[in-house]
Amino acid sequence: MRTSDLPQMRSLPLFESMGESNFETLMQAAYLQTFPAQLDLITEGDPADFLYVVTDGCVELYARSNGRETTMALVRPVGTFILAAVLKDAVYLMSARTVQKSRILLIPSQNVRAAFERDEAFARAIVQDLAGCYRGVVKEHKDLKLRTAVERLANRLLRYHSEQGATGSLELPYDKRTIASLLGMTPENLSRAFNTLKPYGVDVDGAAVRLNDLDGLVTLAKPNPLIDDRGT
Amino acid sequence: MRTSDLPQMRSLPLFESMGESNFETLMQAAYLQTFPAQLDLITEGDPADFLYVVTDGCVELYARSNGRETTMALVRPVGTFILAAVLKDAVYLMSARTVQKSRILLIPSQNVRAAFERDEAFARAIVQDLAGCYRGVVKEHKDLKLRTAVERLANRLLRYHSEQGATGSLELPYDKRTIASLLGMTPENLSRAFNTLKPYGVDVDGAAVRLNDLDGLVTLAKPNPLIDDRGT
DNA sequence: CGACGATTTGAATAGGATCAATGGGAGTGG
DNA sequence: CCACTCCCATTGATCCTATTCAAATCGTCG
Repeated sequence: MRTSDLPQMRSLPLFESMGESNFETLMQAAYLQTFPAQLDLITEGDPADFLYVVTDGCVELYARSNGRETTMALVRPVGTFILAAVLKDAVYLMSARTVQKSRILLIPSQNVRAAFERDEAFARAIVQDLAGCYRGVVKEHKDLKLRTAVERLANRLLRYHSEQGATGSLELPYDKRTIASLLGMTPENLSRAFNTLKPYGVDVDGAAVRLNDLDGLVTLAKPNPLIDDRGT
Repeated sequence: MRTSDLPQMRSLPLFESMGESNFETLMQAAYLQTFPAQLDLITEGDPADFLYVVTDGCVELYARSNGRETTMALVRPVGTFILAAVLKDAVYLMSARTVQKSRILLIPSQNVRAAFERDEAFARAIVQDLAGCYRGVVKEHKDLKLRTAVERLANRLLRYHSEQGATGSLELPYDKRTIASLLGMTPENLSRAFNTLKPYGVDVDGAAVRLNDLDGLVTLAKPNPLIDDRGT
């Protein structure tokens, strides 16, 4: 890694409170690389050799079984992925590929575990991150088990809307096919779900979405902070 | 907690490697209680006051939204629940109730966090447990998104079968309604799924299940270690 | 302009949910 | 011991949701 990148890495929540020498040791072992879009980074089943930290761009976590494939999550800066596999020294449960050109920090698993043992502040940060990931999946799981496809879409739109400043309109942050897979439906069904939401003031034009009847949409969606709120 | 219970608690994986004085402090603050069946222990949305450790019996984690309810997981000895909420000092994402009469250790959240800060071995054990929980939910989520109801049931039967010694028959460990909810389907649909599996040698009599055509069932189920194997 | 991929739409099908009714123990009280 | 009740599980019928397959449309990029 180039010395000029160190300060930026140092300011990441994961590293900011760790001891200086431990940080330096960790970074000496790490690689900061830029990958093009649509590049496969890891494959589920492989041993966890690195912890990944997305510092720029976007990474899709996905999984396959039988002939099927589904998007599990999308990781944006500054997010880690595959943390649990690294800590358990186990195989990856998910595959990962870049969505866009992305800058990613790779830290060898052994070094992560060593730093975890040695540096208490780092251990605490790791645990907070991991606990956050855990709660994120639990919410996704509740979303899928307790809601219909239309409700999932409605709530997702409300989430993007508030994340983007609640201006009455929003931009879909990913391809519709990706959003469909993330929400656990086919692209065709997503299209139909958007049509179902049209009477609730949802107007779609490409990636641009206008919400013309927020109250109506909220009544339909019945958002639940224990599913929809991030970071709680 | 009674002094006579201490050695047993001490031998739990979560506590066995922690420092003696830290362990004693933690246990002085903790409660070991026996609860009857079908008792509500916690409700989602409540602040995380305690970490729960199931030492005997069985606890169901479930969640509600709109009018719907679903089983998220079942915790048997020795398992913890609500660990992430405790570490993040956040509200519970799931409710919990006893399935059977159960003996449960309750440790105040503050003390868990304090011990986590002070005792490195405990912190390591906590992290292993949390990482295991995380991977568990990821597997559940993959199961639900990548498989049909019949496939989920077939794989679940194979799992119980191998957990119970692979003798050719198995006992369903929970009510069928609970298993249905855990697998993300209605009781009616579970019944029909069992019928669908009959041609594959699955004979059901109450909670007793015989698998008369393991190869056939495996061919249908296509088990995947990255979904079905526990503890990896 | 032409090709390709993404999205949308339509039609048919399958998978699962709902509603209603029946069968079958386990437990209760006579 | 038996009748009764209650709850769980099963079955049937129907409805609704979502998937599949096919085709058309749209936009982008070379």
